[in-house]
Amino acid sequence: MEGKDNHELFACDHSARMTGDRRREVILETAFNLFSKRGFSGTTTKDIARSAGVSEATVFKHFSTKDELYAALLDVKKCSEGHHRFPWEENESLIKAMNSNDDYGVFYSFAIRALDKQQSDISFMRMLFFSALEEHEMADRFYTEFVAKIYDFLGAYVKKRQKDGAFRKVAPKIVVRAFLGMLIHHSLNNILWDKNRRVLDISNETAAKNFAEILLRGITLKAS
Amino acid sequence: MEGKDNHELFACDHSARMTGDRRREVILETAFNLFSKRGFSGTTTKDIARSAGVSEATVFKHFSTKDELYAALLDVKKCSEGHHRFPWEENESLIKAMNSNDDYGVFYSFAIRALDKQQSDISFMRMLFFSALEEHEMADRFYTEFVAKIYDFLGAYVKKRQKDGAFRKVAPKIVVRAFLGMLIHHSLNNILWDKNRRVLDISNETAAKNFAEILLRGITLKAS
DNA sequence: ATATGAAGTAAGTGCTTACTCACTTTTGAA
DNA sequence: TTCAAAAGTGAGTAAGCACTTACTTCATAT
Repeated sequence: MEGKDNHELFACDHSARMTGDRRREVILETAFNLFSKRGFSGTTTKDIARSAGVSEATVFKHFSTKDELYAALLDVKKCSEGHHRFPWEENESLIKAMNSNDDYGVFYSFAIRALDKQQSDISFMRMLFFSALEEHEMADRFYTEFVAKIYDFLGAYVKKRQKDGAFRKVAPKIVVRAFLGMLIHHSLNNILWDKNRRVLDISNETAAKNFAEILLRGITLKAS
Repeated sequence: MEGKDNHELFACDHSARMTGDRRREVILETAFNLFSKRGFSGTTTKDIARSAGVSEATVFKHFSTKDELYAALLDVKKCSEGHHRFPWEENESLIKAMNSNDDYGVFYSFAIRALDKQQSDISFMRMLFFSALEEHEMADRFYTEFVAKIYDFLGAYVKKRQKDGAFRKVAPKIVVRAFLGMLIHHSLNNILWDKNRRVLDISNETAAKNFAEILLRGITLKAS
């Protein structure tokens, strides 16, 4: 027993026939795992079929081409897995910190939420990078619909606090880029290069705390 | 006679017969461009041959397998293109700044050198990411032989300045990760997602200046 | 001049790829 | 119970893949 095949994870009887929609989901989830591991051109439809526990013909009954399967995957992953949710939605401590001008709270809450999410969805991160390198449209759409909004949101907060006289004058987008850089680069290190944490082994809490502190001290106007 | 002379002047005349070594170089360079654009499995040996202006058989006369070609590529790129040179070698302003404890100079010089290099060698950056995702050994080797050394080098400077009482107590490696995060993430944005600089359009000088300032203020102990 | 060996290739090889088709099995509403 | 529609597949196909073979072309040392 390989036990690795995806269909077994879904508590489904091999012999049982599924509804079309259910089978579709299983194939999509299986394909997602493979694409995120090996990229688009590194994954074959035969692999997908085998891992999903169906024949290749069944895969093509649900998705007329490999490209269509990939596209459907991007839609599902973008809409269904909480990635359309912005890091400030359902993040009460962030909202609360913002309303009370608790700058550290803002950056810490944002950071810990982002790091946790990235760590819990390594496949999605890998897929994002693969699609960016392979120049699939997903990368563009994700960037304009999701990342760009984060720049607006955090940037607006920075601008507000600059008006309050709390932050010094730095282009807000540069501040956001610096902060996202710390967070995303740290996750990327953990996912791609330093998997066994030889260079740096810290918890997400420690990372969030230190990054938030560095950024905050980096942009606050010290009252003297 | 005169016509023959012209042929010899153009090193890239595909119809002319080359020495084995020269042809090898041409094939390697061509393969590098294609692999960096489409990844390993997305590039065919036929493509490489066509782009290099030779037959597929010639490619296999020089490299017995596609994998061997890829491996040779990694060696060449690692050794010949200055990537084995660390950002502090041949960077006088960085060394000078370090010796005179000019903290801003240190981080600014490091940053501008890194950003310029990354921008001038987009193909190498793409290749690095492809090989990390595809889990080729290059990623590992590059990280342990190059990146880890940067952590040691910059980390040592931070530690020294902490002992001097100039920097506050933060784990030096976290400081390095934060700074490299800003730099690499910024380059990555420019290369992969925000190619036409819609979200943020700044010069390398501006980026280096702002990132260095943010980091430095983030870790200095303000004398009061 | 000519022999030698390296540079270079046309035309394959067998295998893999994405995708199709003719067909069987199962489901559920009437 | 009946049966149309849906789920599912074995056995393909043509094109594409990495790689090979048997051969030609050409520079150069003798």
